Amino acid sequence: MPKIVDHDERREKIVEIVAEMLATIGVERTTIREIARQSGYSRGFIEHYFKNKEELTINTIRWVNERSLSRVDEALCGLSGLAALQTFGEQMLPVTHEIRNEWKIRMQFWGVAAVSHEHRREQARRSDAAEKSIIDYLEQAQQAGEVEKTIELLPIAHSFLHRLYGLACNATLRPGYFTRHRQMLAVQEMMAEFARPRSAD
Amino acid sequence: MPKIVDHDERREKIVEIVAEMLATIGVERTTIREIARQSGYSRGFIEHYFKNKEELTINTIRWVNERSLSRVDEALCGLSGLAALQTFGEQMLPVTHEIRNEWKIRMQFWGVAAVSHEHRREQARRSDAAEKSIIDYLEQAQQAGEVEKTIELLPIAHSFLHRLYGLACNATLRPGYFTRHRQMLAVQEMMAEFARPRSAD
Amino acid sequence: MPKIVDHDERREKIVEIVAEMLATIGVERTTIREIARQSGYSRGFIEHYFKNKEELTINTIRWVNERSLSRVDEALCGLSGLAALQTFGEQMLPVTHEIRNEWKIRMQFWGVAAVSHEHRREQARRSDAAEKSIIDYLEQAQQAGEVEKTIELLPIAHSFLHRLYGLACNATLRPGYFTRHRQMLAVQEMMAEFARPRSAD
Amino acid sequence: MPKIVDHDERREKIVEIVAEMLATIGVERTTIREIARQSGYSRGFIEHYFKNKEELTINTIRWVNERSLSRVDEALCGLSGLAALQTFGEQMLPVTHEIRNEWKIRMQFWGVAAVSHEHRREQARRSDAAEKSIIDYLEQAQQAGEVEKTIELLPIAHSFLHRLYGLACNATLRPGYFTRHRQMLAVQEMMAEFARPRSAD
DNA sequence: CATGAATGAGCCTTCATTCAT
DNA sequence: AATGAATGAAGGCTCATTCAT
Repeated sequence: MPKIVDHDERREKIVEIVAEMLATIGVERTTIREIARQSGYSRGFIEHYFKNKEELTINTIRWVNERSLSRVDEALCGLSGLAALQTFGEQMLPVTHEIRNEWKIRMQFWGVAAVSHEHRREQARRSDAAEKSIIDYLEQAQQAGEVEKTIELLPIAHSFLHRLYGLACNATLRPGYFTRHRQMLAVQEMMAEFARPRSAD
Repeated sequence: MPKIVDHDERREKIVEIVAEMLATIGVERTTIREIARQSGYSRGFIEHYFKNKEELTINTIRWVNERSLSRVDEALCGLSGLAALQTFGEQMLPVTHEIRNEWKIRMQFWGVAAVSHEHRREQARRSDAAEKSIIDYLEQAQQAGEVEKTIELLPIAHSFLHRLYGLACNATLRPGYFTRHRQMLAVQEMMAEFARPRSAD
Repeated sequence: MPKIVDHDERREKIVEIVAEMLATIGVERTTIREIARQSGYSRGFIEHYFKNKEELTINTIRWVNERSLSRVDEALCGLSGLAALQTFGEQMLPVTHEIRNEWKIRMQFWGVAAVSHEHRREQARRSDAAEKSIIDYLEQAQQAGEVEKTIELLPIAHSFLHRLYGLACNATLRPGYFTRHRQMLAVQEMMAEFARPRSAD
Repeated sequence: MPKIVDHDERREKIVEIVAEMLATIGVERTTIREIARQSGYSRGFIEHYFKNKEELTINTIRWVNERSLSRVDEALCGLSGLAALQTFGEQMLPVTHEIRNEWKIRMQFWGVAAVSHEHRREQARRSDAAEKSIIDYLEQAQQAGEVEKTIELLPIAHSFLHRLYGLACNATLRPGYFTRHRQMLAVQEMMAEFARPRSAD
């Protein structure tokens, strides 16, 4: 009987280490040698589970995005409408070590995505999913009367999405300036926009 | 006497080529050898003007940011207040080949900036300058009565900045979706926020 | 399990080739590429066993000095006093291909040693060890009555050491002049000094 | 009228700088770039006076040896026999900064000489000249009755030469041990050998 | 005379990858 | 399943040298 190993589990373990390295030392210095060194696995072992570095890389970014989704989902349990939207924002912004790392990793690959179709698709998928979620919450909010029914959702969904991305990005570039507190205030501002009376009539 | 060449001019010419390559094939594949190949210059030639790759790289990103500033400045000539702000937004968003490349290059280095202090400082500087400009225009707008005097500028300046960055970033990741037209509409929306009567009184 | 190789053995095999090259074509032309070419190994192979060229180099000079010591030790077996000293001299002088190469290699690094602390220490160690050996043999000779007990050993030990080094050095620079025969005669002369009645008074 | 420049003077000036560099940073780091930097001359200037690096190098070692000879000659003025020999030894041993540098430079090239015919010839020439001088002084000493007439000069000349080279070499490798004082004592010992009654029988 | 622009060979090193065991 | 030995491509960089001016 051959030893039974849980492939997926091992793959995930490796991916987790790679994610940490990507966020800490960057994609350039995250070499297979270095992964092997830090994980304690052998080089061959790693390539036994990922046929090459590209596959390892793409799996890592995918894993990060999935984990991000899971975390948001978990925090959302039961919520809907504006409450959900606010939680969504709070769970996406880089206010914890984990989320900061997520954005760092994402940003590692935005550069690649800018010039590589495959990476762009992966990154676009995450952005697209976020957009869809936002619209969902806004629709719920409309249903619940939290947001005016006549309002067109796509523009304000985009506004929310972009402020989220822009803040996350700038908070990563200027961590001393965009503190956790300031980010939370920004979410408040973002929410205020929906609550605000849309017209004077 | 040897041929006299304008060093700065030469440096700029090289930097221009590097910028194009960064936006086209990405930072990873932009090797000195490849730069030499594409530019027709020899490897030694490039080293003659930049003592190492890091210097070449940092000069390129700096040049890109400076060119970006110049373009905005030029377009702004004479404008102030909300008109200036709108032009600023239009000149910053990736709606032309040149500006798209600028963001691609910026994004190339966000990943580096996420893990490298020096690059972070350089990128943060650009973001900070943008923020300051936005605040300036908003102050002018207040002076001119375009924007209510009682309103606090920093939050709405941040809102503008983040929407700009978020849109630019997403437009780069999803170019088919965030078309030039949609970006321009987004700017309109961003401006509408300031123009909108803030209260019903 | 991968092929198990004896690392030390491999390292020694490489070092042996490098030693031969150092003695033949000199340190300047002994590049890793050339080593790879002459040994039939790949560049990566060499790097697999030595993390960089400096380590390879320092190991080679150390190996040469150790082999030199071993050879002398072996030839000395059982000998002591003046007989040991004479054998020591004969085993150190560049009268065989192997010993000639040893001196050539040593001389390759004297230049480096002259301006580099680390290399100087390594070279000084060999010289110091030789001096100590010489003194040992002379003490034995005194015990055995071959050399007067009243004589101060350090000066004559130095004399022996310097004549050895000077002859080895000149024999390397003027191989046609300082033939094997002449070197052996020189050893005789060196020995005669001790045997000679120091005074009649 | 073209500017009249003294070629030889300029060549010597360059050579002097190169000599200093060879003794300080070693042959490996003495690149033409670095020479140009330290001398203030341009790279082209240097190669205007020396057709390539090899020529510059060989001229430098030759210049060093000539300067060494001059210094000895000057110190010898009027002396002959054993007095001359002693002065010769004192003027050759690395007891001053200048002479230390001379030996350092010589040793830089012994490694090259070991594997290069041309350099070997140059170095051999210096050694040969030293040997001849020593013999001359010894012959004078014999004429003057300072040294027994029956004694064969070649062996004791060689002894003197080798002790000189060996001491110089070891003093360069172990400068802390072979101090100026110890070197001078060593010369005394070397001289004592000639003065010593060769036999009591 | 003298400069320094420009070249390209060659160096050490790192790396992803293959493969026998 | 897992290892690590071995490879060779490619990277950044330094250098001696040539040559137009």
